[in-house]
Amino acid sequence: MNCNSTAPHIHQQWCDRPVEIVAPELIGCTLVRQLANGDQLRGMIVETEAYGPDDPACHGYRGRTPRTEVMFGPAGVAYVYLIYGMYHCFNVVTDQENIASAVLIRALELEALPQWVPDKKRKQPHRIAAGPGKLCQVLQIDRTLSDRPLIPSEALWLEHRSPTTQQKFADNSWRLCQTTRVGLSKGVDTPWRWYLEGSSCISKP
DNA sequence: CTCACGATTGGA
DNA sequence: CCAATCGTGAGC
Repeated sequence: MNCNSTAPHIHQQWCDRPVEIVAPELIGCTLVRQLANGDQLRGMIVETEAYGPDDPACHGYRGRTPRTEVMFGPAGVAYVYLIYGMYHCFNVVTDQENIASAVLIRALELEALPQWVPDKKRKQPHRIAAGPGKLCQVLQIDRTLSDRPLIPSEALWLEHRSPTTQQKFADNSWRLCQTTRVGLSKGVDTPWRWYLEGSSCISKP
């Protein structure tokens, strides 16, 4: 029996706002992965990036394609894609239908280390989900989860900041940093990356 | 059909 | 610095 309280889950309506508003507010929220074998993996979001309409770095910028169709759909849905032929990236679709936008989740602080993590990676346990490809690896997120609504009856969903976390932002003991985005060739000057200041779990400190 | 490339990562 | 590795999407 787990007696820890869990925050309410995030609804479509909360995600149905401009991506640059949702992205910083997702910091401190929890991403939950329910595996078929019953295991549940949980991590607090500590780094995000926004991708929106009129943004040349956004996959949806040049119009609808089979892969990016989901970005044009309703908010609160997962957009997962394969990058460099070997890693997946997980995004939360935002804003109204027909507006291509999503928040890339770039790093998590895991609540607990999964048992199956190889010894090699246990040397730096806080770095296991520090990066968009790495967090998808550890949470076993791939494209089969793309286009799925992020609700608790599915394999993947989001929970709001806990009261404790909310208080840390409120009293300024936790703060957000805002910078330009990582790894792009277009839209390099748009300051749409946010991370939890001082976190040891972000992808690029 | 062909082909250049990528919202990455780990290792030399 | 560089290779790994393959789906995507643009061009022909």
